[in-house]
Amino acid sequence: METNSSGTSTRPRPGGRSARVRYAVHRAVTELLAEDPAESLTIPVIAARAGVHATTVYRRWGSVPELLSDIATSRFSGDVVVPDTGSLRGDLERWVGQVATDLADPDVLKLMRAAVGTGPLGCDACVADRHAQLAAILDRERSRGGAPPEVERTADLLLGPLYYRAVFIDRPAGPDWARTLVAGLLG
Amino acid sequence: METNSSGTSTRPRPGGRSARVRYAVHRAVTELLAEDPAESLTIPVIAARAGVHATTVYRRWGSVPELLSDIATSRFSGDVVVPDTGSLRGDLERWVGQVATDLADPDVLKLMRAAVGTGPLGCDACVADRHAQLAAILDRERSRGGAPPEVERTADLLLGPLYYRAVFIDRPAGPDWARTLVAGLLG
DNA sequence: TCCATATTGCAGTGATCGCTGCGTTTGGTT
DNA sequence: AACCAAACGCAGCGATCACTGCAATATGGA
Repeated sequence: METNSSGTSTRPRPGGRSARVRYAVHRAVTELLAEDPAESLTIPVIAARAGVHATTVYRRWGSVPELLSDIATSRFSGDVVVPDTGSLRGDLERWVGQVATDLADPDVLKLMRAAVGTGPLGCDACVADRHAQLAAILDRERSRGGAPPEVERTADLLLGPLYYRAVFIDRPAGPDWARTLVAGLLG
Repeated sequence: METNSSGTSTRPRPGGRSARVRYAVHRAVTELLAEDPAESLTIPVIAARAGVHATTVYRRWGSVPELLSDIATSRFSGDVVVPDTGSLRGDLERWVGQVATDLADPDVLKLMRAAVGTGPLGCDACVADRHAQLAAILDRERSRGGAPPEVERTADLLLGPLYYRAVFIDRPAGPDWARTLVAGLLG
């Protein structure tokens, strides 16, 4: 689909240097967020920390909100493996435990709060992949012949308490406590 | 204990004009947040909208995060009346419904996301009074002779899904749906 | 009414931000 | 190896920001 039909096209170039710059900028934002959360996260500061010129950041990302959304998307993708324990309850318990462990990292919390502050796009970047994983788990149960609850309801009752505790109460839940949420969902 | 023991003291002056300025600034921030969420919410812009000089805002609040925390605190205090229906279930159902209705306002969501983005203080400002209300409801049940669940657990299972849906999914729950959460808590 | 002072308005300064041409370097193709 | 376009570095511009003395005004009590 991305292959150009015309002779002259804009070929993206995900090669060596671009990837290096991208990683350096992501790392710089994470570090700055971890050091001083209340600091004014601005593009010149980010670029200086990353050892990259600010122009590059302006051209590739445009603004801090878009940059944060990009970071959140890549940070919250592929960090949790969808388990396959043979039963829906086992899958959900293990998965919720992983999510809780991930949420216990203070740096993750800071990134998430910053992303939320940029608006709906940043919020969606934090949970989009989680919902995809949940859908995969529920689909597998459905292929087993089971009748799992809806994705929305499952996310509300599992992810809701987890994210609420982490973001608003600033006291992330432990993996074992998180597993008890599954009992509340499946009865 | 704010009463001065010495003759010369710094008496706060919450009188007419100060209150007017405070209200104007709060209103200005709310308006700006509602108009363009991605806009750079800066103090000169806020002051201009409020018809107040920027110096005043710098002196009274110091920074945008502190201002947002103050606004969130006053916005999320006293907007919900703690009900007394005679039973714990009734109290919780009515209260959760009120919270859900409040969360359905898009402007409230924008304020909350902005406050979250400023760090733990802003987050706490959004939920502190909610927890106080919840504690009052549970205390009343305890005075009736009942054995209600803990405040923390109640907040996790009721406020968690509500806030998660509103903030992250951008699809606030209806009051009637919110009431079903009480069934999941009390069994 | 009148006074002490808390609070606001005003003008100005250094610093930083966001952004834009232009030349250089790198990556992928032929 | 040679070529071309994409991505990056560089220098500089206008605009805005955060902040600070000093003067003026409003507020609450005597």
